[in-house]
This record gives sequence, structure tokens and C-alpha cells, in this order.
Amino acid sequence: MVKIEDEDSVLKNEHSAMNAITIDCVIFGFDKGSLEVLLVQHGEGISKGKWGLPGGWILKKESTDDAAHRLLNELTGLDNIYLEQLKAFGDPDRFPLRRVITIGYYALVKREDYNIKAGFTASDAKWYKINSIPDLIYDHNEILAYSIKQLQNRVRQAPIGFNLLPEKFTLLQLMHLYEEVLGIEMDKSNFRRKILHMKLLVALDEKQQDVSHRAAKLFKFDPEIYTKLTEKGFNFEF
Amino acid sequence: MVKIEDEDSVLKNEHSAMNAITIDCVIFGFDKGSLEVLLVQHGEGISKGKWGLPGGWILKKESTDDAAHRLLNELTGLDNIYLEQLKAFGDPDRFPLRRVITIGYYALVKREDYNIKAGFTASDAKWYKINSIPDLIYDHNEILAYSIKQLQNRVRQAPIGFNLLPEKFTLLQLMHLYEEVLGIEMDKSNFRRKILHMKLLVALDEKQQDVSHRAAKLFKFDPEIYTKLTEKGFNFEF
DNA sequence: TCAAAAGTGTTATGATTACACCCATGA
DNA sequence: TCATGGGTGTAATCATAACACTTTTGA
Repeated sequence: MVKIEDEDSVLKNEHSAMNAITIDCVIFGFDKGSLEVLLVQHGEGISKGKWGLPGGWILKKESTDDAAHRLLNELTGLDNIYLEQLKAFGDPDRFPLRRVITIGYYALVKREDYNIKAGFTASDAKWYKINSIPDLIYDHNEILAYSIKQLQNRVRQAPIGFNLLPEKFTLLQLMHLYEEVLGIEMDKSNFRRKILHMKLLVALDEKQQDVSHRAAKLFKFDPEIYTKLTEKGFNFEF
Repeated sequence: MVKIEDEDSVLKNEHSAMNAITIDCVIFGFDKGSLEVLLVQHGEGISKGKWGLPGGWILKKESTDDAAHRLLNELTGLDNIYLEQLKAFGDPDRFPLRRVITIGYYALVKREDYNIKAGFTASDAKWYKINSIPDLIYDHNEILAYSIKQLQNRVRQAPIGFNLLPEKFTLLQLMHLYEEVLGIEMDKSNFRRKILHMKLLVALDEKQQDVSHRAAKLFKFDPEIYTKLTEKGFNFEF
């Protein structure tokens, strides 16, 4: 079971893992027009009941990236999650018991894929909307704030936003995602023109189901053009 | 005296500092139209004679940012250097003796300010042009490559490039800096229009001295607009 | 007087913005 | 039939790219 770096695991895990460095992970999801993050609750110790970012220790034989992937998998059961390192957070007083530096990561998951792993209950892990985040343990509010800025930057430079959407999506869903992440309003018509002009999307022969208005065309993204744009970046200046 | 993380200091410094984490720093300079980095030479141990990035240990009571500033100051004598963290490099085999994770930083210095510190000789530290970097110790070539990419990104989003130039500079010097960092050619006329249009620069009542052609007007940047643009970013899409 | 760099001006093209408008569909 | 979102069209404005041109100055 994944733990957030807590007072107990500090004492228990020293022998089997790197003992001055942890991983903390901001997991983003997008649901009903809202950007959310997955937080976990401390079970024991002095921070009992408080929420924080999921995290844990780095094993002696694994890279930090591997450690982050492993922790994510233990929590969500998902492989192949989009994951990027943020940076290291190294304030000497960030962790109360002793000096621990943490490496921040952020992940983008499709909410349709997400299922809480056995070992976790609804009271252990919960999605929080980005604008109603509680007071978190240690420096986790700072890490979260940094991750949001980073997401806003990255989303305008590479087509990573798709990792938050279902395989098939409508143009307006995509636009709402950008509006929510960037905190701005966009023009429907101009957005359509711009995004279609990039040739990144493939129109499907399918329409939305079960909506109480005109059904919109569904799109997916072209994986070939996606990798091309991810490598050389793109300019999404809204 | 600054050390790059070497086999000796691993053994000597364990008691006084964080022993599984180091700092490595890419120091960029701009001289005669070329982008350069400052490398230091290993004095002892199995990597004797090889070049690497300057780096060192993090003291128990200092933040990672403070550690990077301290190491830079010990090496160059400079305070107030422009410094940004890159990310943590955490491959389990990156350091040969045992598991050490390093936090990469990059710094931008004005070559006019730079003076090698007492304790260093010319054979200890040397500027290398970006396109003739030797084979470096550990994963330092990887860290350097990453820092160049990061510099290219940042330079197009915030006016940080000025940290590499003297206080007073001509528009063409600035343009050549961008050309060198981004590895592209630019149009003089279009560059002038674009950069002046941003209102970031202040024209001085001074001209270049001692040039064998028409002397160019000197500029400095407006610190107020500079901070504004640094906060909200700018778009330098060349 | 010539080379070298400083500095200005012009035009075509394309992207961006701010709209207004029509369409399809379930309640 | 009306509310809701889906989808199209257009004109004004602005940024960019490519280019030719003039000016200044030391050697």
C-alpha cells in the first residue's frame, strides 16, 4: 500500500530505501468541467486525518522516474500514466522530523480509467477540485501550486492535455479543458479553427450519445502528429 | 574550495552533509558570440583529469537553492547570480560508488563580472564552447544537454537572456545572443521592430566605443518592465 | 572610397479577434 | 417551441517574414 511520507514510514523504511529523499506526486484528473487532484489521507502519526499528496520512498535499485511510476501504480492500478518530474523541493524545514528532500512529480490520468486500488477506501483517497484544496501536510500546498503553474505552461507548449480526456472527445470538451486549466475564457469559433488547423485531430464517424441537445462530432488525436508536436513543441497561445 | 562530487569527497563529507544528494551546476556565459559553460577538472581519484560540472554537497541547514548559490559563490566569487533549478537526476547507476541523486541547476553569468576564485587556477576551471564539450564524468553530459534545452525554452518565455550580456549592449549583440542560444538565424530589421515594440529596452545616450565601423546605440533593459514580463512571461517565438 | 555594420521602410501574407448567425435535437 | 449547445462565416486588425534600401564611420 502506498503511503504518503509520514512519521511512521520514516522510521520503518530507513533500511530498505533512500532515507533522505522521497517522491511526491500530484495526480490531475478532469471531471465534469473541473480540474481535480487526487489526495490521500494520513492514517497515523501526528498528521492523522490531514490530507496530502501521495508519495513514498525510492528503492535502492530504481530510478526516481521508476519510483514515481511504481507509486502511482500502487495507488491507482494504472500503468502508462503520463508523468513528468516537476523539480526537487529542498527547504531544510519542509519535513518536521528531519531533513528530507522530496522530488515532485505530476501525472495526468483519464478519469474513465481510474479505479481506486484495493487497500484504499474512499476515506483514504479522494479527488479534490483545484479551487477547494484543504490545508495539506508539510509543503504539499506549495508543491501543488507549483504543479498547476507547470501544467499551465506545458499545456500551451505540447499537446499533453489530451491525457486528461477520454479517447474520444468533442471539440468543446477539449476547449473547456483548456479554459479550466488556464483559467481563461475562449471563443468557440476561433478555438475550432485553430485546433483543426493544426491537423492534430482526427474526426471520427461517431457522435455523442445521450445528450439532450444536438450531438457533437467526436474526435481523437492523431498519434503520429501527436509525437511530432510533442517533440518539437507547439504554440498554443490563448 | 568547491569540489565536483568526486570519490574522495564522498568519503570525507558524509558526516557533515546530506550524503545521498548532491548539487551540480551548469554555468552559462556568453563571450564573442559564443555560448560557453564553465567546467572544472577532477584533481584526484579515478576520474583524475576528467572534466565535469561544478557541484558539491548540501549542508544540513541550508536549502538546495542556498547550496547552489553557495557553491557558485565559492567558485566564481559572484553573488546575485541568476540561478534556476533544472530537475533531479535519479538514475540508480549515475554515480559509480553508490547511489547518489543529484539536483541540477543552471546559472547565467555576465562574463565581464566573472573572475576565477583564489584556490582555482586556469587548469582547474575553464570555459568550453557549447559545441566542443569533452566527454564529462558521470551523467554530466546528460545534465548539460538538458540544461541547454531548458535554456532555449526559458529564453523564449522570459527575458532572462539579459543575464548573459553586459549592462549596456547593442541590439545586434542581443540578437546574436538569441541566434546562438536558439541555433537559428534572424532578420535584423524584424528583430529590432519586435524587441523595441515590447518596450523592454531603454535607449541610452551612449554609443559603442572603439569599433571600426559605425558605432551602435547602447541599450539597457527597463527593470520595471523586466519584472512584469518575467512574472507574466512573454512570447518570443522566433 | 570602400567595407562593415547600423539603421529604416515597404509590402504580402497569415493569424487572431470579435462578432453575428444558422442548425439540430430532446424536453 | 424553446433552450442548449453544435457548427459556420466574415471583416478588421495585428504580427510576421522577406526584402531592399540608406546612413555612418574607421581604416
